[in-house]
Formats: sequence, C-alpha cells, structure tokens
Amino acid sequence: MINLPNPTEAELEILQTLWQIGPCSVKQVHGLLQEKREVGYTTILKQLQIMLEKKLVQRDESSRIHLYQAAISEQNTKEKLLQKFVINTFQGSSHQLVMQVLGNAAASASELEEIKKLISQLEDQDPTHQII
Amino acid sequence: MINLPNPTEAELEILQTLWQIGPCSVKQVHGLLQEKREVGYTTILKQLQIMLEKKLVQRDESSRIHLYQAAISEQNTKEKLLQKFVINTFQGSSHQLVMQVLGNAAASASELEEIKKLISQLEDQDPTHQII
DNA sequence: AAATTAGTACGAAAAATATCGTACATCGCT
DNA sequence: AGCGATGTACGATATTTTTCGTACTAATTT
Repeated sequence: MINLPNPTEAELEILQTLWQIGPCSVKQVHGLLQEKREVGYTTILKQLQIMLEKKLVQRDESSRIHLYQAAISEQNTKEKLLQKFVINTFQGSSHQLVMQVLGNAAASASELEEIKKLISQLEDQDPTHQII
Repeated sequence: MINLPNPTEAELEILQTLWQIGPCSVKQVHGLLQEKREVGYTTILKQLQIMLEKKLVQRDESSRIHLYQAAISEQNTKEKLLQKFVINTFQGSSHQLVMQVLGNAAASASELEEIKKLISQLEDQDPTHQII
C-alpha cells in the first residue's frame, strides 16, 4: 500500500486542534481532546514532542510554558491525506469517491447547488482540464 | 480519534484483490500484490488467515488449495472507510471533502457532467434531502 | 518409495503507534 | 527558604499491525 509520509491518526487529531486554535500550550490541547475522549496529559505532551521531532509542529520555548503550533499547512496536509486515501480505497479514482459521497452521504440542496457552481467554474476556466 | 472496526491498510489491499478477481488461492493474491511491491508469500498467507479469524474473508477448504473470498461487501466497506476518513480528516463534513476533491484533483469535463447529472437526480428525487 | 514441489499452520519478531509513570525543574505563595 | 502547583523530559510499556522463518503435510515426479 502506498505510504506517503503522513501524520498518523492521533497526530492528525492534534493537528486539527492546532489548526483550529493556533499556537497553544500542551494543557490547552489536552483540555480540548479530553472533552472528546479519556486521554492522559503526558500522552499528549509526548505526542507533541514526537511531532516536534518529525517537524509536524514547531514550538516556542521562550516562556516556560511551551507553545506549539502546526508546522504543516492544513490545506496541504488534507490534500495529501485525501490523495493517499483515494489511492488506497478507490484505486486512485477521485471520481469514484465523489460519486460514493454524493450517492451515500449526499448533501443539502443548497450545498449541491454550491458544488454545481464550482463544477461550472471549473469547466469554464479550463475546458481541457483533465485529471481524474 | 474515532475508530470504527475497519480493515487495516494491508487488509484493504488484499480485499481489493479479492473483490477484483473473486475467490482465489493465496498464490494468486500473492502474485498480484507482488507485482506492486516486494512481499513474502507467507506474509499474505498469514494475513489471510488473520482476516479469516476476523471474518473479513471466508474460505473454501474443500480442495487442498484453499480458496479465499471477501466476506464483506466492497460497497459497504468503502462506505465505512469513507465515513471514518471524513470524520477524522474533514470533521465529518463531506461537503468540505467534495470541494477539496473538485478543487484539487478536479475531473475531466465528461466526469464533471456525470457528477452534475447525479446531483440533479438527487435534487429531483428528494428536494428535502439533507445530510451533509 | 524417495525426492522434489507446493501448500498450510503457527510462533515469533519487527515495526509502527499510542499511552503513561516517574523524575526533575521552575514558578508562585506563605 | 520551603512547599504545592504546574511544566517538561524521558524511559518504558502496551497495542496494533505487518512480516517472515520454520515445521509439517500432501501431492507429484522420477
């Protein structure tokens, strides 16, 4: 299975927090995650330290309370994760994936509208656009 | 991180093979995967045995050469994997995911057409449809 | 029937993730 | 200065997933 060097699930969970609230202390991250599930403080601390080594986050050590922030962009990370997911699960066919999403999860009327609008834009901007 | 009881990556890789070619021997599965990456025969064998325990596959032992086949449906499995992925990566917003796909990977004109068609169908069939 | 070939079973190790306990440092109070 | 509260560092363990070597069994060939 193709394995791009991506954050693991637990790491992604932490990244989501950092993307959401920006630079913050271990305590803050732990606080938020704690709301979702039982997890030890040092677990998150350790995780952040590991992520620091992997350069997934960076930290400001100027004060005693270290502040962590994401070192990789939300957009780019999700893009890569999506790419990997599509390859592993839908044999690389994003078309297939979209059909699955629309077919199963579907969307509200207004959101379908929005998607249609985006599609039109794509068609206009580059008629030869060919990727999937 | 939410963890639905899904096949792992290596298991999914094998399932994809089984879905594709139907009931077959370890040798066949191994042969196909071998084309993609270096992997030992007994690795696949063991994996299939584990998957049998987990009821991800079933096997026909009537002949000496056991034949394995997927015990879970392709459709349903991908649906669940997608669900989990959307939750973990896009905070449950399939809308966000679709926008990401269309924006980045995009699609060929004809496929965009197809998607638009599906959207229209969805809109027609149930105007109050509301899920994302 | 002996030797080679083709399978399966199974234990165990390797690798990757995830989780935590304990020790140590620093700050703010009394 | 002494003490409790709040932090970080780090080793260790647990868990999950992946991989493979070795042993055993049945078939096939010579």
